[in-house]
Amino acid sequence: MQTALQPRDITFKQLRQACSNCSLRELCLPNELNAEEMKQVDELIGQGKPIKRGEALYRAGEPFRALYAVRVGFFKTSVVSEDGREQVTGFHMSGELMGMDAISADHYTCDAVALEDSEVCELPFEEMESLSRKIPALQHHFYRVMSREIVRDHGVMLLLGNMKAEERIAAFLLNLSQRFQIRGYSSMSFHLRMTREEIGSYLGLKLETVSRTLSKFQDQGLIKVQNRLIELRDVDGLKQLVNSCQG
Amino acid sequence: MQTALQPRDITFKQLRQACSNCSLRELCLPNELNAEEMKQVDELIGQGKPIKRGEALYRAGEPFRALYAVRVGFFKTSVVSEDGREQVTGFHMSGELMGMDAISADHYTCDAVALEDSEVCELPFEEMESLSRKIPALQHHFYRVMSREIVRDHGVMLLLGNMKAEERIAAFLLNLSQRFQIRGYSSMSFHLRMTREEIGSYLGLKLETVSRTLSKFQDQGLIKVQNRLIELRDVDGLKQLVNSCQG
DNA sequence: CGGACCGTTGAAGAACTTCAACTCGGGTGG
DNA sequence: CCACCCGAGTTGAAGTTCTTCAACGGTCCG
Repeated sequence: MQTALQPRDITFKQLRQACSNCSLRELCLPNELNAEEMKQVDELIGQGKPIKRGEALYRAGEPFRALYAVRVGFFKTSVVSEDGREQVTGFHMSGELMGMDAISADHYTCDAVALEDSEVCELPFEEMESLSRKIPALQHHFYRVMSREIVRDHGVMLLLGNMKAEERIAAFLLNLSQRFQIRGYSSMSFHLRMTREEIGSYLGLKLETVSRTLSKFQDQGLIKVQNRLIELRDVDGLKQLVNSCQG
Repeated sequence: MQTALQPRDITFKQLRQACSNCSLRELCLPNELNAEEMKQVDELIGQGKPIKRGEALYRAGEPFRALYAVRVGFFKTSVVSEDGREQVTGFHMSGELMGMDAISADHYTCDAVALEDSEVCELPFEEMESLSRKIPALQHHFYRVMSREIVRDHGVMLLLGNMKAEERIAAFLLNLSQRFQIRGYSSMSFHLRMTREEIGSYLGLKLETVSRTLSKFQDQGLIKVQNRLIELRDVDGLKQLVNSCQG
Protein backbone atom coordinates (compact mmCIF):
# COMPACT_ATOMS: atom_id res chain seq x y z
CA MET A 1 0.00 0.00 0.00
CA GLN A 2 2.81 2.37 0.90
CA THR A 3 4.60 1.75 -2.37
CA ALA A 4 1.45 2.37 -4.35
CA LEU A 5 1.22 5.78 -2.77
CA GLN A 6 4.66 6.99 -3.75
CA PRO A 7 4.05 8.11 -7.31
CA ARG A 8 1.03 9.98 -6.03
CA ASP A 9 3.01 11.85 -3.43
CA ILE A 10 4.94 13.68 -6.11
CA THR A 11 1.79 15.11 -7.65
CA PHE A 12 0.58 15.67 -4.15
CA LYS A 13 3.25 18.24 -3.44
CA GLN A 14 3.08 19.86 -6.84
CA LEU A 15 -0.59 20.58 -6.33
CA ARG A 16 -0.18 21.89 -2.84
CA GLN A 17 -2.25 24.98 -2.25
CA ALA A 18 -3.09 26.53 1.08
CA CYS A 19 -6.58 26.28 2.58
CA SER A 20 -6.39 30.01 3.04
CA ASN A 21 -6.42 30.42 -0.75
CA CYS A 22 -8.98 27.73 -1.38
CA SER A 23 -12.36 28.74 -2.72
CA LEU A 24 -13.97 25.87 -0.83
CA ARG A 25 -12.80 27.22 2.49
CA GLU A 26 -16.28 28.24 3.65
CA LEU A 27 -17.50 24.70 3.07
CA CYS A 28 -14.67 22.84 4.80
CA LEU A 29 -13.52 25.14 7.55
CA PRO A 30 -15.07 27.54 10.02
CA ASN A 31 -15.01 31.09 8.72
CA GLU A 32 -14.09 32.69 12.03
CA LEU A 33 -10.43 31.70 11.89
CA ASN A 34 -7.83 34.44 12.14
CA ALA A 35 -4.62 34.42 10.13
CA GLU A 36 -2.58 32.65 12.79
CA GLU A 37 -5.17 29.94 13.28
CA MET A 38 -5.51 29.52 9.54
CA LYS A 39 -1.80 29.00 9.27
CA GLN A 40 -1.87 26.25 11.91
CA VAL A 41 -4.65 24.48 10.04
CA ASP A 42 -2.84 24.88 6.74
CA GLU A 43 0.21 23.18 8.12
CA LEU A 44 -1.74 20.06 9.04
CA ILE A 45 -3.80 19.53 5.95
CA GLY A 46 -2.43 17.56 3.04
CA GLN A 47 -3.86 18.94 -0.14
CA GLY A 48 -4.65 17.83 -3.63
CA LYS A 49 -4.23 14.08 -3.35
CA PRO A 50 -5.54 12.73 -6.67
CA ILE A 51 -7.87 9.75 -6.93
CA LYS A 52 -8.70 8.37 -10.33
CA ARG A 53 -12.21 7.47 -11.38
CA GLY A 54 -13.11 4.04 -10.05
CA GLU A 55 -10.38 4.05 -7.41
CA ALA A 56 -11.10 3.77 -3.71
CA LEU A 57 -9.97 6.55 -1.41
CA TYR A 58 -10.39 4.09 1.44
CA ARG A 59 -12.19 0.85 2.08
CA ALA A 60 -14.17 -0.54 4.99
CA GLY A 61 -11.85 -2.09 7.54
CA GLU A 62 -8.79 0.02 6.80
CA PRO A 63 -7.33 1.74 9.84
CA PHE A 64 -8.53 5.27 10.42
CA ARG A 65 -6.05 8.08 10.24
CA ALA A 66 -7.69 10.94 8.41
CA LEU A 67 -10.88 12.58 7.33
CA TYR A 68 -11.01 13.62 3.70
CA ALA A 69 -12.50 16.69 2.10
CA VAL A 70 -13.43 16.53 -1.56
CA ARG A 71 -11.51 19.23 -3.40
CA VAL A 72 -12.56 18.44 -6.92
CA GLY A 73 -14.59 15.51 -8.18
CA PHE A 74 -17.32 13.27 -6.94
CA PHE A 75 -17.44 10.29 -4.59
CA LYS A 76 -19.84 7.66 -3.41
CA THR A 77 -19.63 6.00 -0.02
CA SER A 78 -21.21 2.62 0.55
CA VAL A 79 -21.53 -0.08 3.17
CA VAL A 80 -21.68 -3.74 2.35
CA SER A 81 -23.71 -6.18 4.44
CA GLU A 82 -22.34 -9.54 5.56
CA ASP A 83 -24.02 -11.28 2.68
CA GLY A 84 -22.67 -8.89 0.10
CA ARG A 85 -25.44 -6.40 -0.51
CA GLU A 86 -24.23 -2.87 -1.22
CA GLN A 87 -25.98 0.16 0.16
CA VAL A 88 -24.77 3.52 -1.11
CA THR A 89 -24.85 5.78 1.93
CA GLY A 90 -24.03 9.03 0.20
CA PHE A 91 -22.72 10.97 -2.75
CA HIS A 92 -20.13 13.59 -1.95
CA MET A 93 -19.07 16.64 -3.89
CA SER A 94 -16.53 19.40 -3.42
CA GLY A 95 -16.24 20.82 0.05
CA GLU A 96 -17.84 17.81 1.74
CA LEU A 97 -16.13 15.76 4.40
CA MET A 98 -15.90 11.96 4.37
CA GLY A 99 -14.75 9.39 6.90
CA MET A 100 -16.51 10.54 10.05
CA ASP A 101 -17.99 7.06 10.49
CA ALA A 102 -14.48 5.82 11.18
CA ILE A 103 -13.88 7.74 14.41
CA SER A 104 -15.94 5.43 16.59
CA ALA A 105 -14.33 2.13 15.70
CA ASP A 106 -10.94 3.44 14.56
CA HIS A 107 -11.40 1.98 11.11
CA TYR A 108 -13.49 3.02 8.14
CA THR A 109 -16.87 1.34 7.92
CA CYS A 110 -17.62 2.46 4.36
CA ASP A 111 -15.90 2.27 1.02
CA ALA A 112 -15.28 5.66 -0.57
CA VAL A 113 -14.91 5.41 -4.35
CA ALA A 114 -14.32 8.23 -6.83
CA LEU A 115 -16.99 8.46 -9.54
CA GLU A 116 -14.81 10.78 -11.59
CA ASP A 117 -11.17 11.84 -11.45
CA SER A 118 -10.96 13.65 -8.15
CA GLU A 119 -8.75 15.30 -5.59
CA VAL A 120 -9.08 15.22 -1.85
CA CYS A 121 -7.49 17.05 1.06
CA GLU A 122 -6.34 14.89 3.92
CA LEU A 123 -7.18 15.96 7.48
CA PRO A 124 -5.11 13.82 9.87
CA PHE A 125 -7.63 13.32 12.61
CA GLU A 126 -5.51 13.05 15.71
CA GLU A 127 -3.69 16.24 14.85
CA MET A 128 -6.89 18.04 13.97
CA GLU A 129 -8.43 16.87 17.21
CA SER A 130 -5.60 18.22 19.24
CA LEU A 131 -5.52 21.49 17.28
CA SER A 132 -9.26 21.81 17.80
CA ARG A 133 -8.60 21.95 21.54
CA LYS A 134 -6.69 25.18 20.99
CA ILE A 135 -9.11 26.65 18.46
CA PRO A 136 -12.68 26.55 19.81
CA ALA A 137 -14.15 27.53 16.45
CA LEU A 138 -12.47 24.55 14.86
CA GLN A 139 -13.72 22.17 17.53
CA HIS A 140 -17.24 23.49 17.17
CA HIS A 141 -16.95 23.17 13.41
CA PHE A 142 -16.23 19.44 13.63
CA TYR A 143 -19.13 18.88 16.00
CA ARG A 144 -21.35 20.76 13.58
CA VAL A 145 -20.18 18.88 10.52
CA MET A 146 -20.80 15.54 12.22
CA SER A 147 -24.17 16.72 13.42
CA ARG A 148 -25.05 17.78 9.89
CA GLU A 149 -24.20 14.29 8.70
CA ILE A 150 -26.59 12.85 11.29
CA VAL A 151 -29.35 15.19 10.14
CA ARG A 152 -28.70 14.24 6.54
CA ASP A 153 -28.90 10.54 7.41
CA HIS A 154 -32.23 11.11 9.14
CA GLY A 155 -33.48 12.71 5.95
CA VAL A 156 -32.46 9.64 4.00
CA MET A 157 -34.20 7.43 6.54
CA LEU A 158 -37.39 9.45 6.03
CA LEU A 159 -37.00 9.05 2.30
CA LEU A 160 -36.38 5.31 2.46
CA GLY A 161 -39.01 4.64 5.08
CA ASN A 162 -41.89 6.76 3.88
CA MET A 163 -41.59 7.77 0.25
CA LYS A 164 -42.65 6.16 -2.97
CA ALA A 165 -40.30 5.73 -5.92
CA GLU A 166 -41.36 8.92 -7.67
CA GLU A 167 -40.96 11.01 -4.54
CA ARG A 168 -37.53 9.56 -3.85
CA ILE A 169 -36.27 10.32 -7.33
CA ALA A 170 -37.74 13.81 -7.29
CA ALA A 171 -36.19 14.52 -3.89
CA PHE A 172 -32.89 13.15 -5.11
CA LEU A 173 -32.82 15.36 -8.20
CA LEU A 174 -33.77 18.45 -6.22
CA ASN A 175 -31.09 17.72 -3.65
CA LEU A 176 -28.40 17.38 -6.31
CA SER A 177 -29.63 20.52 -8.01
CA GLN A 178 -29.37 22.53 -4.83
CA ARG A 179 -25.89 21.28 -4.04
CA PHE A 180 -24.66 22.12 -7.54
CA GLN A 181 -26.11 25.59 -7.18
CA ILE A 182 -24.30 26.23 -3.90
CA ARG A 183 -21.06 25.40 -5.69
CA GLY A 184 -21.73 27.82 -8.50
CA TYR A 185 -22.78 25.25 -11.11
CA SER A 186 -26.06 25.24 -12.94
CA SER A 187 -28.94 24.01 -10.81
CA MET A 188 -31.15 23.48 -13.86
CA SER A 189 -28.93 21.19 -15.85
CA PHE A 190 -26.26 18.81 -14.63
CA HIS A 191 -24.44 15.62 -15.30
CA LEU A 192 -25.09 12.59 -13.13
CA ARG A 193 -21.81 11.06 -12.08
CA MET A 194 -23.33 7.77 -10.97
CA THR A 195 -25.04 4.87 -12.71
CA ARG A 196 -28.74 4.10 -12.43
CA GLU A 197 -27.78 1.21 -10.23
CA GLU A 198 -25.92 3.46 -7.80
CA ILE A 199 -28.84 5.86 -7.68
CA GLY A 200 -31.09 2.89 -7.01
CA SER A 201 -28.88 1.59 -4.26
CA TYR A 202 -28.91 4.97 -2.56
CA LEU A 203 -32.68 5.31 -2.89
CA GLY A 204 -33.63 1.72 -2.10
CA LEU A 205 -34.84 1.00 -5.62
CA LYS A 206 -33.80 -1.26 -8.47
CA LEU A 207 -32.08 0.28 -11.45
CA GLU A 208 -35.05 -0.48 -13.71
CA THR A 209 -37.34 1.47 -11.41
CA VAL A 210 -34.96 4.43 -11.50
CA SER A 211 -34.84 4.29 -15.27
CA ARG A 212 -38.61 3.98 -15.63
CA THR A 213 -39.25 6.84 -13.23
CA LEU A 214 -36.85 9.15 -15.04
CA SER A 215 -38.56 8.28 -18.33
CA LYS A 216 -41.93 8.96 -16.77
CA PHE A 217 -40.77 12.36 -15.48
CA GLN A 218 -39.57 13.16 -18.97
CA ASP A 219 -42.93 12.19 -20.49
CA GLN A 220 -44.61 14.46 -17.96
CA GLY A 221 -42.36 17.34 -18.94
CA LEU A 222 -40.76 17.56 -15.51
CA ILE A 223 -37.23 16.90 -16.73
CA LYS A 224 -35.25 16.10 -19.83
CA VAL A 225 -33.01 13.05 -19.71
CA GLN A 226 -30.16 12.36 -22.09
CA ASN A 227 -28.11 9.52 -20.70
CA ARG A 228 -26.59 11.09 -17.60
CA LEU A 229 -27.38 14.64 -18.52
CA ILE A 230 -30.40 15.91 -16.58
CA GLU A 231 -32.25 19.11 -17.29
CA LEU A 232 -34.88 20.25 -14.81
CA ARG A 233 -37.88 21.68 -16.64
CA ASP A 234 -40.43 22.07 -13.87
CA VAL A 235 -38.83 22.47 -10.47
CA ASP A 236 -42.12 23.34 -8.79
CA GLY A 237 -43.70 20.22 -10.22
CA LEU A 238 -40.89 18.14 -8.73
CA LYS A 239 -41.25 19.88 -5.38
CA GLN A 240 -44.96 19.17 -5.36
CA LEU A 241 -44.25 15.51 -6.02
CA VAL A 242 -42.02 15.28 -2.96
CA ASN A 243 -44.67 16.66 -0.64
CA SER A 244 -47.78 15.16 -2.15
CA CYS A 245 -48.43 11.43 -2.31
CA GLN A 246 -49.17 9.84 0.97
CA GLY A 247 -46.59 7.14 1.62
CA MET B 1 -42.61 26.38 29.00
CA GLN B 2 -40.53 27.74 31.84
CA THR B 3 -43.42 27.53 34.25
CA ALA B 4 -44.12 23.97 33.26
CA LEU B 5 -40.58 23.06 34.17
CA GLN B 6 -40.65 24.40 37.69
CA PRO B 7 -42.39 21.55 39.47
CA ARG B 8 -39.96 19.24 37.75
CA ASP B 9 -36.93 21.08 38.99
CA ILE B 10 -37.76 20.17 42.56
CA THR B 11 -37.70 16.47 41.85
CA PHE B 12 -34.66 17.12 39.74
CA LYS B 13 -32.59 18.11 42.71
CA GLN B 14 -34.01 15.43 44.98
CA LEU B 15 -32.84 12.78 42.58
CA ARG B 16 -29.42 14.24 42.08
CA GLN B 17 -26.74 11.61 41.99
CA ALA B 18 -23.19 12.00 40.77
CA CYS B 19 -22.04 10.51 37.48
CA SER B 20 -19.15 9.05 39.41
CA ASN B 21 -21.59 6.82 41.27
CA CYS B 22 -23.71 6.02 38.25
CA SER B 23 -23.74 2.48 36.94
CA LEU B 24 -24.22 3.77 33.43
CA ARG B 25 -20.99 5.69 33.52
CA GLU B 26 -19.19 3.42 31.06
CA LEU B 27 -21.96 4.00 28.54
CA CYS B 28 -22.20 7.79 28.83
CA LEU B 29 -18.71 8.93 29.67
CA PRO B 30 -15.16 8.00 28.75
CA ASN B 31 -13.65 5.61 31.25
CA GLU B 32 -10.23 7.24 31.34
CA LEU B 33 -11.30 10.16 33.51
CA ASN B 34 -9.40 10.75 36.75
CA ALA B 35 -11.11 11.90 39.94
CA GLU B 36 -10.57 15.59 39.30
CA GLU B 37 -11.89 15.39 35.74
CA MET B 38 -14.84 13.35 36.92
CA LYS B 39 -15.68 16.04 39.43
CA GLN B 40 -15.64 18.73 36.76
CA VAL B 41 -18.00 16.68 34.62
CA ASP B 42 -20.24 15.97 37.59
CA GLU B 43 -20.65 19.65 38.26
CA LEU B 44 -21.97 20.33 34.79
CA ILE B 45 -24.42 17.51 34.36
CA GLY B 46 -27.98 17.87 35.58
CA GLN B 47 -29.22 14.49 36.69
CA GLY B 48 -32.46 12.64 37.02
CA LYS B 49 -34.85 14.93 35.19
CA PRO B 50 -38.08 12.91 34.99
CA ILE B 51 -40.14 12.62 31.82
CA LYS B 52 -43.50 10.88 32.01
CA ARG B 53 -44.60 8.36 29.45
CA GLY B 54 -45.93 10.11 26.37
CA GLU B 55 -44.25 13.41 27.19
CA ALA B 56 -41.71 15.05 24.90
CA LEU B 57 -38.23 15.70 26.20
CA TYR B 58 -37.83 18.14 23.34
CA ARG B 59 -39.47 18.82 20.03
CA ALA B 60 -38.18 19.70 16.58
CA GLY B 61 -37.57 23.42 16.29
CA GLU B 62 -36.88 24.09 19.96
CA PRO B 63 -33.60 25.88 20.61
CA PHE B 64 -30.67 23.63 21.37
CA ARG B 65 -29.05 23.87 24.74
CA ALA B 66 -28.27 20.36 25.89
CA LEU B 67 -27.70 16.79 24.94
CA TYR B 68 -29.59 14.24 26.99
CA ALA B 69 -28.52 10.85 28.28
CA VAL B 70 -31.22 8.34 29.11
CA ARG B 71 -30.82 7.34 32.76
CA VAL B 72 -33.84 5.13 33.10
CA GLY B 73 -36.61 4.48 30.64
CA PHE B 74 -37.06 4.38 26.92
CA PHE B 75 -37.41 7.01 24.20
CA LYS B 76 -38.21 7.28 20.56
CA THR B 77 -36.91 10.05 18.33
CA SER B 78 -38.72 10.93 15.13
CA VAL B 79 -38.66 13.43 12.31
CA VAL B 80 -41.77 14.68 10.60
CA SER B 81 -41.80 15.61 6.93
CA GLU B 82 -43.40 18.81 5.65
CA ASP B 83 -46.55 16.95 4.74
CA GLY B 84 -46.88 15.31 8.13
CA ARG B 85 -45.39 11.86 7.73
CA GLU B 86 -43.56 10.59 10.79
CA GLN B 87 -40.35 8.63 10.55
CA VAL B 88 -39.04 7.13 13.77
CA THR B 89 -35.27 7.61 13.59
CA GLY B 90 -34.35 5.67 16.69
CA PHE B 91 -35.24 4.01 19.96
CA HIS B 92 -33.05 4.95 22.88
CA MET B 93 -32.41 3.14 26.13
CA SER B 94 -30.36 3.79 29.22
CA GLY B 95 -26.89 5.16 28.66
CA GLU B 96 -27.64 6.43 25.18
CA LEU B 97 -27.25 10.05 24.13
CA MET B 98 -29.91 12.03 22.29
CA GLY B 99 -29.92 15.43 20.64
CA MET B 100 -26.73 15.35 18.60
CA ASP B 101 -28.71 16.26 15.49
CA ALA B 102 -29.30 19.69 17.05
CA ILE B 103 -25.69 20.87 17.08
CA SER B 104 -25.55 21.74 13.39
CA ALA B 105 -28.60 24.01 13.18
CA ASP B 106 -28.76 25.10 16.82
CA HIS B 107 -32.22 23.63 17.25
CA TYR B 108 -33.50 20.10 17.59
CA THR B 109 -34.56 18.47 14.35
CA CYS B 110 -36.32 15.51 15.97
CA ASP B 111 -38.99 15.01 18.56
CA ALA B 112 -37.85 12.92 21.53
CA VAL B 113 -40.77 11.26 23.30
CA ALA B 114 -40.67 8.97 26.33
CA LEU B 115 -42.27 5.58 25.72
CA GLU B 116 -42.30 4.83 29.44
CA ASP B 117 -41.74 6.91 32.57
CA SER B 118 -38.13 7.92 32.24
CA GLU B 119 -35.31 10.00 33.60
CA VAL B 120 -32.64 11.82 31.66
CA CYS B 121 -29.41 13.57 32.52
CA GLU B 122 -28.88 16.93 30.95
CA LEU B 123 -25.53 17.76 29.36
CA PRO B 124 -25.41 21.51 28.65
CA PHE B 125 -23.61 21.49 25.36
CA GLU B 126 -21.70 24.73 25.40
CA GLU B 127 -20.26 23.97 28.81
CA MET B 128 -19.43 20.39 27.83
CA GLU B 129 -17.78 21.65 24.68
CA SER B 130 -15.58 24.02 26.57
CA LEU B 131 -14.76 21.43 29.23
CA SER B 132 -13.89 18.98 26.47
CA ARG B 133 -11.15 21.37 25.40
CA LYS B 134 -9.48 20.80 28.73
CA ILE B 135 -10.11 17.05 28.87
CA PRO B 136 -8.95 15.37 25.65
CA ALA B 137 -10.60 12.09 26.58
CA LEU B 138 -13.92 13.86 26.90
CA GLN B 139 -13.54 15.58 23.56
CA HIS B 140 -12.62 12.33 21.90
CA HIS B 141 -15.58 10.68 23.56
CA PHE B 142 -18.05 13.10 22.00
CA TYR B 143 -16.50 12.66 18.57
CA ARG B 144 -16.80 8.92 19.03
CA VAL B 145 -20.39 8.99 20.20
CA MET B 146 -21.41 11.11 17.24
CA SER B 147 -19.50 8.87 14.90
CA ARG B 148 -21.25 5.85 16.38
CA GLU B 149 -24.58 7.49 15.65
CA ILE B 150 -23.53 7.96 12.02
CA VAL B 151 -22.55 4.29 11.77
CA ARG B 152 -25.86 3.27 13.31
CA ASP B 153 -27.75 5.41 10.82
CA HIS B 154 -25.87 3.77 7.96
CA GLY B 155 -27.00 0.43 9.31
CA VAL B 156 -30.60 1.58 9.26
CA MET B 157 -30.15 2.83 5.71
CA LEU B 158 -28.90 -0.62 4.72
CA LEU B 159 -31.90 -2.17 6.41
CA LEU B 160 -34.40 0.19 4.79
CA GLY B 161 -32.79 0.10 1.38
CA ASN B 162 -31.99 -3.56 0.97
CA MET B 163 -33.93 -5.79 3.31
CA LYS B 164 -37.30 -7.45 3.10
CA ALA B 165 -39.88 -7.19 5.85
CA GLU B 166 -38.86 -10.44 7.57
CA GLU B 167 -35.21 -9.51 7.59
CA ARG B 168 -35.96 -6.07 8.99
CA ILE B 169 -38.03 -7.42 11.83
CA ALA B 170 -35.49 -10.13 12.63
CA ALA B 171 -32.67 -7.59 12.63
CA PHE B 172 -34.71 -5.30 14.83
CA LEU B 173 -35.42 -7.98 17.42
CA LEU B 174 -31.80 -9.10 17.51
CA ASN B 175 -30.64 -5.52 17.92
CA LEU B 176 -32.98 -4.93 20.86
CA SER B 177 -31.97 -8.23 22.41
CA GLN B 178 -28.30 -7.32 22.25
CA ARG B 179 -28.84 -3.90 23.75
CA PHE B 180 -30.86 -5.32 26.63
CA GLN B 181 -28.12 -7.84 27.27
CA ILE B 182 -25.44 -5.14 27.49
CA ARG B 183 -27.54 -3.47 30.15
CA GLY B 184 -27.86 -6.63 32.18
CA TYR B 185 -31.42 -7.48 31.21
CA SER B 186 -32.53 -10.71 29.64
CA SER B 187 -31.63 -10.96 26.00
CA MET B 188 -34.03 -13.84 25.46
CA SER B 189 -37.20 -12.25 26.68
CA PHE B 190 -38.14 -8.60 26.82
CA HIS B 191 -40.94 -6.14 26.71
CA LEU B 192 -41.42 -3.93 23.65
CA ARG B 193 -41.95 -0.37 24.76
CA MET B 194 -43.31 0.77 21.41
CA THR B 195 -46.45 0.08 19.40
CA ARG B 196 -46.51 -1.94 16.20
CA GLU B 197 -46.99 1.30 14.36
CA GLU B 198 -43.82 2.79 15.84
CA ILE B 199 -41.86 -0.33 14.96
CA GLY B 200 -43.28 -0.06 11.46
CA SER B 201 -42.34 3.57 11.16
CA TYR B 202 -38.78 2.81 12.19
CA LEU B 203 -38.51 -0.13 9.79
CA GLY B 204 -40.36 1.40 6.86
CA LEU B 205 -43.31 -0.98 7.14
CA LYS B 206 -47.00 -0.67 7.92
CA LEU B 207 -48.21 -1.83 11.31
CA GLU B 208 -50.15 -4.70 9.75
CA THR B 209 -46.99 -6.00 8.13
CA VAL B 210 -45.19 -5.86 11.47
CA SER B 211 -48.01 -7.73 13.14
CA ARG B 212 -48.21 -10.36 10.42
CA THR B 213 -44.48 -10.91 10.43
CA LEU B 214 -44.35 -11.37 14.20
CA SER B 215 -47.20 -13.87 13.95
CA LYS B 216 -45.38 -15.71 11.19
CA PHE B 217 -42.19 -15.86 13.26
CA GLN B 218 -44.25 -17.31 16.09
CA ASP B 219 -45.76 -19.95 13.81
CA GLN B 220 -42.26 -20.88 12.70
CA GLY B 221 -41.15 -21.25 16.29
CA LEU B 222 -38.62 -18.45 16.06
CA ILE B 223 -40.19 -16.34 18.77
CA LYS B 224 -43.11 -16.24 21.15
CA VAL B 225 -45.30 -13.13 21.09
CA GLN B 226 -47.67 -12.10 23.83
CA ASN B 227 -48.75 -8.57 23.16
CA ARG B 228 -45.57 -6.63 23.75
CA LEU B 229 -43.73 -9.43 25.48
CA ILE B 230 -41.26 -11.06 23.13
CA GLU B 231 -39.44 -14.29 23.81
CA LEU B 232 -36.68 -15.34 21.43
CA ARG B 233 -36.82 -19.09 20.83
CA ASP B 234 -34.37 -19.55 17.98
CA VAL B 235 -31.75 -16.82 17.86
CA ASP B 236 -29.71 -18.63 15.21
CA GLY B 237 -32.78 -18.92 13.05
CA LEU B 238 -33.32 -15.19 13.31
CA LYS B 239 -29.69 -14.50 12.50
CA GLN B 240 -29.90 -16.70 9.43
CA LEU B 241 -32.93 -14.77 8.27
CA VAL B 242 -31.04 -11.48 8.42
CA ASN B 243 -28.22 -12.73 6.25
CA SER B 244 -30.12 -14.96 3.88
CA CYS B 245 -32.72 -13.65 1.48
CA GLN B 246 -31.34 -11.60 -1.33
CA GLY B 247 -32.98 -8.21 -1.24
C1' DC C 1 -68.72 -0.89 32.09
C1' DG C 2 -67.93 1.60 28.02
C1' DG C 3 -64.78 3.55 25.00
C1' DA C 4 -60.38 4.31 23.05
C1' DC C 5 -56.41 2.38 21.62
C1' DC C 6 -53.76 -1.43 20.23
C1' DG C 7 -53.29 -5.56 17.83
C1' DT C 8 -54.68 -9.44 14.60
C1' DT C 9 -56.25 -11.37 10.44
C1' DG C 10 -58.33 -11.81 5.70
C1' DA C 11 -58.94 -10.33 0.97
C1' DA C 12 -58.14 -7.22 -2.73
C1' DG C 13 -55.16 -4.06 -4.93
C1' DA C 14 -50.95 -1.28 -5.86
C1' DA C 15 -46.11 -0.73 -6.26
C1' DC C 16 -42.03 -2.42 -7.03
C1' DT C 17 -39.04 -6.27 -8.59
C1' DT C 18 -37.63 -9.83 -11.60
C1' DC C 19 -36.73 -11.71 -15.94
C1' DA C 20 -35.84 -10.92 -20.51
C1' DA C 21 -35.03 -8.69 -24.81
C1' DC C 22 -33.28 -4.97 -27.03
C1' DT C 23 -30.75 -0.33 -27.92
C1' DC C 24 -27.18 2.84 -27.58
C1' DG C 25 -22.52 4.66 -27.17
C1' DG C 26 -17.67 4.40 -26.33
C1' DG C 27 -13.50 2.09 -26.48
C1' DT C 28 -10.41 -1.53 -28.44
C1' DG C 29 -8.15 -4.34 -31.52
C1' DG C 30 -7.79 -6.20 -36.06
C1' DC D 1 -11.01 3.02 -39.98
C1' DC D 2 -14.33 -0.03 -39.01
C1' DA D 3 -16.20 -4.01 -36.65
C1' DC D 4 -17.00 -5.72 -32.55
C1' DC D 5 -17.94 -5.92 -27.82
C1' DC D 6 -19.12 -4.59 -23.34
C1' DG D 7 -21.30 -1.97 -19.93
C1' DA D 8 -25.10 1.04 -19.24
C1' DG D 9 -29.70 2.13 -20.05
C1' DT D 10 -34.57 1.35 -21.66
C1' DT D 11 -38.79 -1.02 -21.95
C1' DG D 12 -42.35 -4.80 -21.62
C1' DA D 13 -44.66 -8.55 -19.15
C1' DA D 14 -45.11 -11.52 -15.32
C1' DG D 15 -44.59 -12.21 -10.51
C1' DT D 16 -43.96 -10.97 -5.55
C1' DT D 17 -44.20 -8.28 -1.71
C1' DC D 18 -46.17 -5.10 0.78
C1' DT D 19 -50.08 -1.96 1.48
C1' DT D 20 -54.82 -0.81 1.88
C1' DC D 21 -59.33 -1.56 3.45
C1' DA D 22 -62.17 -3.69 6.58
C1' DA D 23 -63.81 -6.34 10.38
C1' DC D 24 -63.07 -7.99 14.73
C1' DG D 25 -60.89 -9.24 19.54
C1' DG D 26 -58.48 -7.84 23.55
C1' DT D 27 -56.99 -4.83 27.19
C1' DC D 28 -56.39 -0.94 29.88
C1' DC D 29 -58.28 3.07 32.10
C1' DG D 30 -61.39 6.43 33.52
